[in-house]
This record gives sequence, structure tokens and C-alpha cells, in this order.
Amino acid sequence: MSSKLAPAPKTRDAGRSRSAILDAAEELFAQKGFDGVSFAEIGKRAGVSRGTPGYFFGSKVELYEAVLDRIFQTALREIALAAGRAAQAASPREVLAAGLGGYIDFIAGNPNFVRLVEHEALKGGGALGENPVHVRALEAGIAAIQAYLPPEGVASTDLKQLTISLMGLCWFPFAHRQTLLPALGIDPGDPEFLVARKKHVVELVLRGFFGKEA
Amino acid sequence: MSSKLAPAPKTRDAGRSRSAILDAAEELFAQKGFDGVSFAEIGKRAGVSRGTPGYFFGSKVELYEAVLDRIFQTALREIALAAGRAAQAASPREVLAAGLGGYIDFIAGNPNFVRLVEHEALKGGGALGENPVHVRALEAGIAAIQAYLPPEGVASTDLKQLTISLMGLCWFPFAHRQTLLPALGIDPGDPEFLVARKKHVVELVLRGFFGKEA
DNA sequence: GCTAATTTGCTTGACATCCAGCAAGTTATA
DNA sequence: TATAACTTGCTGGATGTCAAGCAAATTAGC
Repeated sequence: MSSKLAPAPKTRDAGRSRSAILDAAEELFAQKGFDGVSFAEIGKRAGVSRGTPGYFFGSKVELYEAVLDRIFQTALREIALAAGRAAQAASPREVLAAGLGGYIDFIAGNPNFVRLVEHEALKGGGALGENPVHVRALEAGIAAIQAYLPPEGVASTDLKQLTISLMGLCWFPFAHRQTLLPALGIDPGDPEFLVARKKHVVELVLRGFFGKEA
Repeated sequence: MSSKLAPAPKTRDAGRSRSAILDAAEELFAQKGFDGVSFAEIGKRAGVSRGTPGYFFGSKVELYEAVLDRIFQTALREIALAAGRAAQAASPREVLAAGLGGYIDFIAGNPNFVRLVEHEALKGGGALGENPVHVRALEAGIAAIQAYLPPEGVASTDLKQLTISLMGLCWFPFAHRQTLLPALGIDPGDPEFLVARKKHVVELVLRGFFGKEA
């Protein structure tokens, strides 16, 4: 035990408090959703009083929006990076490996993002905006891939279906990592699963949509 | 307007009340999640007082569990039906068309089920049990398909990956029907989309995993 | 078959809990 | 000392649960 009863001298730093609150709120909102979290809980986790989140962010909705803003900008950046790497690749397989691999890596590494998006999707998704980041990024990736496609025979409806399929293949297992994967005897944290997943998706799409034999 | 001010004579019928409450609760829990719904709201929608749901079901959690029980049994029945039809099919394409088509039809026709499962997945999914219905059904379907597979070359890890992929391809678009599909300019209620989705998934899986040329 | 006794269906009121937001107070820091 | 960075007290509203009450339906006794 420390000799002091007061937990810590605690210097004042608005910036530190703000981001501590954002971190705590992101984690808690991701875990329990907007309704399941209170200012008291967020304050406790951030090491401030229950009034401080309101002091800095005004209201609970505004704090929630700030959390979404921050994490969506991070997502935008990382996904754009993966898309950039994919655009430089030389073959369809490399495009898919870089693009989808990067997308899967991001999803696997940011469970808070996945959960926040899932919560928003269930609420009707007003906060997702009209054009979610990852949809646009996927479409950009597909546009890059199109260069390798025979120009005829690929209807635009197929491209939309392909977009949906790529997102589902990458996103779905991590959206259900706590229920689906354990039910299949898979440890979601196992890095081998990540590798296997990426390989499987790339092969499936490559052969299924581009007709390449492995 | 009716001559009576009292809204309706309302005969007393426990069975009717119970199922009216279950219906209302299913719809509301699916829409807003467990925390987002109150007894008052459920009662209003079911045409009873705010106390009646508690009277019949004991507590809010028990009502919620009753809702899940009922809808999961329905799901089990319908998915088993589709799996049965698939098992009778004569070729891999027909197996996939019957099995995945039936699965997609069920998902598209039961948005409440999808939303309840998604809510449960976000909560950690205790109520989903260890072996969710659709996982087992999908695995049964895959077992049926295995008859057509070359016995070598299909590792069990690939079968798990395939299970994940099939579920993701079918489930994902309807779990995000309010956000993803509109962002792609697709009307989730459009029956043409359903047809196109089924065809796309079957072709993708057939060529991607079974190596058949269309 | 008529009426009294009992059960069942359902409503209303009360209570304890929780929570977001505001306002007033307090302390650090520039 | 002035202002920003907090904390604490308070309040009104919402909500789950329970107990009491009442009326309709059912059963039992005659």
C-alpha cells in the first residue's frame, strides 16, 4: 500500500483527460453499446470523475460521435493504405492478397471498430453516413482489379455482388468472433487462423471470380 | 368513430395475451435490443398494460429468453428443411442451390431473427448456446457436399473456412441491409436482388471451391 | 341450473435504482 | 488573480419489479 491515501497527485492536463475519456468511451461503447454505458463508468475507466466526460464533450451523444469520428478516421487511413499497396501489385493474386489481407488485418486488429460499426448497423446506421469508408475502399480495390478482368462478361450487378461478397468474407468472421469461431473450435486470437483465413479468401475469390486455377 | 368510448370489450384469454406479448417483444427486441425496450412499450404494442408482460413471464430477461427460444426453434425447423432438400439433390450445383438458397431465403424472410442474433453476438452470445443452429445446419450441408469432393486435398481447416465463408456470404448482406445495401444502391426488399445474390453465391462457391467451370 | 367459492387474468400504484444534465463549488496553473 | 480544469450535489425522468386489488371465468355445492 502507498503511504498516501489520495490515489495520485494528478496534474491537470485537458489533452490527456480528453483522450483518456475518448479511449475509455471507445472501449465501453464498443463493448456495451450506447445505452449500456454511463458517464460514471466512462469516468471511472478514464480516471476522472463522472462529470468530466460531460464537461469536455457536452453530452453523451456528442461524446459518442467523437468516438466514432476518431475511429473512422483511423479506419479510413489504414484502409486507404492497404488499398494503395494493392493498387501497386502486379497480378490479380497480389492485388487480392494485399488488399484483402490488409483489410482483414485491420479488422482483426481493431475489434472496437468492428463492434461500433455493428452497433451502428443495428441502430439503423445514421452515423455510418451514406458512404461507409470500407465500402468505398472495397469498391476502389475492385476498380483496381477490374484492369485484369475480361471487359465483357462482367456486369455491374456482378461487381456489386462481388463487393458484398468480399466484405462478407472478410468482415463476418470477426463480427461473430465470440460466438461463431468458438463454436467451430477456433480461437479468434490465433494468428494461424488469420493466415489461413486470408489464404482461403484469396483462393476462393481468385478461382471463383477470376477463373484462375491455383 | 364507434359509439363506444371503451376501445374494445376485450375478452380475457391468457394464450392470446402471451403470444401477443411474445410477438411485440420479438419485434421490439429485434429492433432496439434488450436495453432499448421497456415493459411499457411492449405492453402498449401487445394491447395490454405495462404490468402484464412481467405477470406472464416473470422478468424482462425471462421474456427475452422466451422470445429467443421461440424464434430459434422456428429457425431450426426451417433450416433443417432446407438442409433436407439439399441432401436430396443430385449434383453439387443443386446441393448448393437448394441449401444456400434455402438459407438465404430464410435469412431474408426473417429479419427479426437476424437482428436478434446480431444483438446476441454483440453481447457475447451466451444465449446463442455453444452450438448455434445455423452453424450446425451449415456443417451438415457441407457434410452432404463432401460426397462430391475429391477425398484428398480437403483439409478439415478448409472445411471450417468454408463454413465461415458460406455463412458470411449468405448472412452478411442481410445483417447490414440497412446500411450496406443502400450504400451500394440496392433496395434490400427487391426480390431481384435475392435471386441475383443466390446465383452469385452459388457460382462463386462452385467455381471457387469445387473447381467447376460454369 | 342457480349461486357461492375459488382461481385466473390483468391493471394500477408504489418503491428503489439508475442516469444524463446542470449548477455551484474547488483547486491547479499560467 | 483570473481562467481553465475539474468535482460534487442535486434533480427530474425513466424503468424493472413487486404487491395489492379487482373483475371475469371457472368450479363446486345444492
